[in-house]
Amino acid sequence: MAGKTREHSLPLDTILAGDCIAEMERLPAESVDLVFADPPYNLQLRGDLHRPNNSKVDAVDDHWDQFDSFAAYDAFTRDWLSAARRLLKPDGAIWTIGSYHNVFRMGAAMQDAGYWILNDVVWRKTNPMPNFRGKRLTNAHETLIWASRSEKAKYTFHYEALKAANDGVQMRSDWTFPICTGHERLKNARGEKAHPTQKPEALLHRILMATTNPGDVVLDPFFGTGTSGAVAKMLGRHWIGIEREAEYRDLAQARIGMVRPVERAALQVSTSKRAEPRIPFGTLVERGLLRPGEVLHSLNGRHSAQVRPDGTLAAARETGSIHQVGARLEGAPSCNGWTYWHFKREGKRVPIDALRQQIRDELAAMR
Amino acid sequence: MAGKTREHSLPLDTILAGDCIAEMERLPAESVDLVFADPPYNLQLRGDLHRPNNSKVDAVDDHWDQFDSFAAYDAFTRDWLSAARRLLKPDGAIWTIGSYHNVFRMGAAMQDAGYWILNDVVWRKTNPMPNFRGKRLTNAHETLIWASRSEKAKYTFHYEALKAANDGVQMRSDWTFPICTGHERLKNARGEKAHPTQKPEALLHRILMATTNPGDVVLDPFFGTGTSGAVAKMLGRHWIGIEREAEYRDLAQARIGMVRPVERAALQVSTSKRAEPRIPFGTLVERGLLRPGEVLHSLNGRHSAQVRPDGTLAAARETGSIHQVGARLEGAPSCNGWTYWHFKREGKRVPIDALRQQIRDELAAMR
DNA sequence: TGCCATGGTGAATCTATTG
DNA sequence: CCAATAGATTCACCATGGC
Repeated sequence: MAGKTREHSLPLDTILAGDCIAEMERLPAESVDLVFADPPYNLQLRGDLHRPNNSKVDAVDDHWDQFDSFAAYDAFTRDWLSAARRLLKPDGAIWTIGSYHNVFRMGAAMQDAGYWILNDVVWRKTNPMPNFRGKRLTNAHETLIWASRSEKAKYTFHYEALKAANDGVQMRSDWTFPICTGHERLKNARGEKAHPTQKPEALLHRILMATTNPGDVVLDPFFGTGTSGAVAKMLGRHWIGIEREAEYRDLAQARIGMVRPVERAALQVSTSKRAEPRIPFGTLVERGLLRPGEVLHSLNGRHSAQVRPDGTLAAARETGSIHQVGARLEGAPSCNGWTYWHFKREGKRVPIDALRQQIRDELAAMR
Repeated sequence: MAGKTREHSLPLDTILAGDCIAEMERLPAESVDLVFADPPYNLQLRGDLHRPNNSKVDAVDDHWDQFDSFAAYDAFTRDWLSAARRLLKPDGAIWTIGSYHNVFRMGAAMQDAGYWILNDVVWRKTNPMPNFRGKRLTNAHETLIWASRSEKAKYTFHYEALKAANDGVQMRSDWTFPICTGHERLKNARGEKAHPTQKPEALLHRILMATTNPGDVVLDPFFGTGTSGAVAKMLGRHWIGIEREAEYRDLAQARIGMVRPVERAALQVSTSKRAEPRIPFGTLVERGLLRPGEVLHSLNGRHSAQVRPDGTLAAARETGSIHQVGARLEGAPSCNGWTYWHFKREGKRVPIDALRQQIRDELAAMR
């Protein structure tokens, strides 16, 4: 049993050979932005894994034998989830994928390890394998779990980009993709499919586009034939793969070598207003876009207030920020003053947000 | 603390008042064919949530959904799963439903308890509540787990009936239904929604039609307003509900009292292979647009046939798809059942194609 | 009667920054 | 650490009411 060796620096854009837990333990803590993990779930649950206590159990009862196997799988799952969590930056996140054979145990282990589930996502397969015996439903989906390192983490999520990719409505938790077939499906030297569970690149594309930024580091502890690495490289993200099987490593290395990264400028995605620089309302007054004493009107026309020199508003009985006065006048818990208050220009009512945008445009032109 | 009393005989078609674990422990072992369980999800909501228009979301903050820790929730889950398993006949099965908050723990506990998972099923909601803050994906599905009492169980599964209800192709593991709204949603005396998590009858219809037989006993330990009981009664299954809250029990009792069971002859489902219907007529039945047992009339008024729960028709001497029965009755080589068969609404004869169009519109709206 | 505008609501782990 | 405040954010469906 090898002792834990000194942590080495981050081996970006490489495939590490070996057991994923041992390899992860050698990497520096808090160095990875995203973990993508597609762990084995077709494990023979009959002694293939080491048992936690190494004891031999007489298989006299199926139930207990099964429980023993579950315990071994759970121990394995706890170990790799724990090692991965150590590597994640405080605001990092993880995606895992599985089927009903393992995903419930894995999800529970994620919660127990301190991960904070953000969504479970269903991958609906357009072309699943039928159930040949007609004894169950066609198993037409797999389940992904998206979780942040902790409840407090400020995870990356490109909401607007996903919404744009979905014809302008929020992306849902069910995603429809075909399974990996045709040219995308890697073959080995014998012409057979190289890996039994190769994931479609479209799935990784959506995951990496939505929950990482260009330049981020993506770690895949069950690299297989390197789908996550190939998509990460294409999208300008760094990747690290860990894989035990030499044949998979070789295929992945060759595959990723063929990938041509997208131009850096083409990696831009839609952003929300939250990403824009903050402009205090007072700036509008300072710059003379609004005059002190000028009267603003509410969206519904029922209220009005006067601009004061310090960037506060004065209504009949309320005084404060554009948001505070709007909220109090409406009896609402909160109010976005930028879209609530309007001023008049050439007879038309214009939201003060237009003036903020004007300043933002000027700032952007200066850069 | 009451001791465990003598097991009493099976109280068919009644609602038991009390804690589900205690009540289940008093019922005789191996007496139930199917358990349907919609347990508390253990949502861990932090603060209030408002919609962009400042209205407040009516959250599930009921006391019955509060647990102190994962450990407390797990203990509760283990206990009721164990009590339910004792009640199941050796070939019995269970359906559970949950969201990412609880379903992983629940699924793992099911495996640990000795249940054998047959499928996980995704209920895709056509009209989920959006994510108002744009911080996550729209949580647009819930997960069901279908499991037999043990690996060896010869569970009930009406493969052909489901296939018939699904356009002649195998039923998949992702099911699409709207959430429970409108007239189906029970209101309390104050005109508010009676229960925060009422499930759609269409969901229970598919479950009971596919995995029980007429006359079977269906136990629901978290009965709520009795959706499972109402559908069980309609489909000629026996039901037993357990519910702690008197208000829910009263509403469920009244609701189930209104249910008119389908004629026994109308409960027959397909058991042999037949030609693939080109249209999923069964969807109309699942969604309650047509009742099993309802009589359809031919275009020329000379023939009639009864709707069966799996979307086939039964005429005097003919049985099969809407197209087959129409063709045979007319002595024609073929027949478009969609335009041939009519139902009555408010005295008018309407082609069933109008109902198909209604569903198509819904599907088109969700792309 | 129909059509359209308006308003309500659903199992929700739903913010970020400054002081 | 907490408190205060800025300010960003929604889809499908159903019920109601006006014209």
